[in-house]
Amino acid sequence: MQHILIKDIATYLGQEICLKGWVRNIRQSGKLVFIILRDGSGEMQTIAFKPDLGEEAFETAKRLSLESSVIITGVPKQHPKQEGVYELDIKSVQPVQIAEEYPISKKEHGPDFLLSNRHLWIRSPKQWAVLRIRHTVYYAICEYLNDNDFFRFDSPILTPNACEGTTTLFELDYFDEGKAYLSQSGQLYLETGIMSLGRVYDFGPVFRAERSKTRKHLTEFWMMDAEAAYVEHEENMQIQEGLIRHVIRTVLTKCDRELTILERDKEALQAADAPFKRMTHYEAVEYLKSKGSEIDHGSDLGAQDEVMLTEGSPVPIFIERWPKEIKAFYMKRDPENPDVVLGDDLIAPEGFGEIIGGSQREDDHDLLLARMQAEKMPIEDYQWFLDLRKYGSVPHSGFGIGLERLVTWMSGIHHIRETIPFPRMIYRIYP
RNA sequence: UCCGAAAUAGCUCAGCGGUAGAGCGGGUGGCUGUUAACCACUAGGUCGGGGGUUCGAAUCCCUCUUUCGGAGCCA
Repeated sequence: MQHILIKDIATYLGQEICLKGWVRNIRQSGKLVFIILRDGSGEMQTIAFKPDLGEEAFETAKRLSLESSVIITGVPKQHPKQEGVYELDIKSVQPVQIAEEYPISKKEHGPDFLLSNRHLWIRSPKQWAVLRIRHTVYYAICEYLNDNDFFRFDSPILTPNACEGTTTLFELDYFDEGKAYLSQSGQLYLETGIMSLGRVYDFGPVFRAERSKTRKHLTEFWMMDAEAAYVEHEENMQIQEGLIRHVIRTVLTKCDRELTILERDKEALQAADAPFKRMTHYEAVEYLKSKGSEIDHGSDLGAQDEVMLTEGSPVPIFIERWPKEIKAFYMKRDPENPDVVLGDDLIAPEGFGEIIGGSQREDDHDLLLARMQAEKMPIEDYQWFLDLRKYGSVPHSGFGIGLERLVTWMSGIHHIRETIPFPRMIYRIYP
């Protein structure tokens, strides 16, 4: 008997086939048992009818519990009541394992319970949909970069020093070499890669020991960092915009069903695939003050400010040219205004907040060194980084995308913890 | 780290000083078209831990623990 996936069921109507999966739900009605089977690719209703199956096989079907694994053979057909929906008349039922009482019921649950049962929760329809969108976003990002001459250049996860400050690093002992840290960004290493390959990116887990406790933060999350030689501020933003718009289009095309399951507003996503808005940090602050925000010109945007800025804007907004005091040491100063740096943050619409941070990098050795000394960084640890400005330095730019933030926006879900299989947060590391 | 809320059946919650409750889930039975199916019956509890007030505490007070929501920081 041919084993097929539920997603391909429409091409096998009228033929006897075999499905292998798990019982999503089971309902009985006298001589009928309705088994909703899911197999990873999708789900469908299968029907056991006592007179067709016989006493023994029918009893086997009745005994299936939620999430029991089962192999079912039968003949798929059009659903008698619902156009375009298929169901399967069962010929045989072979339980693989009868599940114990499944803890996740069909009714509502609280977040604590669901997170403690994350290993089971991922089977639920919405979690299934979000994880498939995550896969598609990941795929779309790599696809765009590969098509635009970026090479994958994996940066190390174990690092001897900090990229931006040391207070938020997870620390560990590294044999006889002293302390090592889990990387919070591969950016500095990527800057070495462009001098060899021209354009590079990495994509992997990064770690921040921030005691953040919001719906936008994880202590372990996946970041894509891209870096390109001879790319300056303006082109850097064009690449970011092209990438995000490619992700939106790919998700809309490939994840229509997932978006439906999540009740995502697809029109809002579609509307974001248009030229992005741009504001300088100065303009943004002026605008926010006119709306009543307490923000001043020397400050970063608060969560409320981000929401206020994007209210009424269908497209993401670049905030560029930030005060140098509140941005990282490696950002290049604006030649037209030495008080600001050529950095850009991209704020997603619909209140989803910041999804990209990028900048043109400082390529002058002496300016970079002065900035590092001003921040009292241990210069000897960063000699390799300063070397890049001695041996053929070039203007270059890059940016980082938080995968989970982007997936949160694409999925339209409330909390970032649902966008990664096993979220790591300040008060949660199980399972 | 700061501010706020919560903890009662496997789960979601009600009860707020006088015998521990409901819905869902589980079990048993019924039903030929169910869609978080329905109907009947049934099992299931140290009311988060510790201390106090009271004739009497799930309920009031103190304390600890855990979790949730938000802020800051960031992606």
